[in-house]
Amino acid sequence: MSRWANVLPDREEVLEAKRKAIIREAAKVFNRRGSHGATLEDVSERLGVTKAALYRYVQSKQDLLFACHEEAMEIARESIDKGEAEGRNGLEKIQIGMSGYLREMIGAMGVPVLILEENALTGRQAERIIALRDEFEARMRRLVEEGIADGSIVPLNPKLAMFMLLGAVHWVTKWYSPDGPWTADDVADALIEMATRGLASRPGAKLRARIHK
Amino acid sequence: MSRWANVLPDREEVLEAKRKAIIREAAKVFNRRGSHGATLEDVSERLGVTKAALYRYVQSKQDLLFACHEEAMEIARESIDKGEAEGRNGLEKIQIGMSGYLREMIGAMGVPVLILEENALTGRQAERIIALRDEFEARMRRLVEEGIADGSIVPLNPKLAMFMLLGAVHWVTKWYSPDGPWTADDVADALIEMATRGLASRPGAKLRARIHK
DNA sequence: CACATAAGTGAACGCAGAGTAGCTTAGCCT
DNA sequence: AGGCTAAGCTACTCTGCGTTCACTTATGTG
Repeated sequence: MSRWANVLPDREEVLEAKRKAIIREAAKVFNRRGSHGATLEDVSERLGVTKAALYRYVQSKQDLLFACHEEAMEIARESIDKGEAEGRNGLEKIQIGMSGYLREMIGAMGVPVLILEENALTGRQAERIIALRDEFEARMRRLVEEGIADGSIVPLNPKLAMFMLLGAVHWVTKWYSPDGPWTADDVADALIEMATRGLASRPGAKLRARIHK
Repeated sequence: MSRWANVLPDREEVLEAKRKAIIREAAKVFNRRGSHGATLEDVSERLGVTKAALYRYVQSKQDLLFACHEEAMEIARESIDKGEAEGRNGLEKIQIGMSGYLREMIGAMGVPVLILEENALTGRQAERIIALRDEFEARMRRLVEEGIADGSIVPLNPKLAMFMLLGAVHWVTKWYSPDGPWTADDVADALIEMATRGLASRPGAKLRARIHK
């Protein structure tokens, strides 16, 4: 039945691995060119196949875009889970959550942040992604409120704080290159430290992340 | 020669006003849908004309996109000019510059921030916009350095700080709606106060902007 | 080895949307 | 009023790209 003690990759696994690879490259292309500007040929080229080959793994371009967004939201959810589990107050939860999110997003294996364009997704798919995003934003906002309540964050508008942090984080895909001098970890630590310092009730007198020297 | 004491709009003026209106609406559409996802019909519809009519005022979609970016960079330049002129130290210059920028961008008459997608512009036009953007970013970075030197900003990586601020500001177009409860002024003040607090060497114990209550 | 099935290719097809051409209407001047 | 030009519209053309189809090449099995 099973040969080589099952060390050989299974059909299913190979298929899933390829699908993952497609999603990862597609996300990069969608990010750089926008969802309409990106062509399936851009994606297939990066993978060394023709665009027709992609259709063995995805149903349509829409489907692919949706999968990218789902993946991104999944990472967001896991990150905020981690933050909630490990942080000792609202501020720490946010810091842990956001820096994990950022690291995953721009790190070697990760999926870059996707900016959702209006009408890029439609119908059920749009609803689903927007629901996930809203849930994520609501959880972030609640962490800010928690931080204000426990005294780790100064009184401020939670929604605005949440948007400020998300902006700082999502913008990273516009300038970050893994080929540059900074690692994903460096950037995640330094950026989150700086951005959350604006919220902290007792902001440190110095910044400690490596990039700030 | 001149009738009605020149209160009647001149041909040239009308033409220019229409062109401005096109640019303003186009910028909104480009922002929401992405530069490839935006159609000229979207733009013309908002102006109550057909897309063919647009071609009396712009040469091509590319041309229009370029004009939008030029306009945005012009506002950026003016804002930073103002910040440099009026601020008393690095931090203040940044605060004044950025909040002016944001106000102009999202305010009633302004052009929303444009996110430059790779390959949306090409050749000379791309070069020009990228050069303007680089110049703007360099000036911002220098203000951060100035702030560190004059003691208003804690020692940190100036480039990263600049990117953080730009992210927070540019992201605003993704969530701000003029129909919501907040005015452009409200948002500009509150957001910039919060974001720059992360850089300040002596961050205020409270946030004063109206939105933070 | 022969065969079955999966994986991938190159060449179409079709459609949305940029851009154009020629006609119609509106505004202004004498 | 008549005529001139600007402004706009309707109805096209044309191109790029998503998607499909018929075919070829690889992979694994009895």
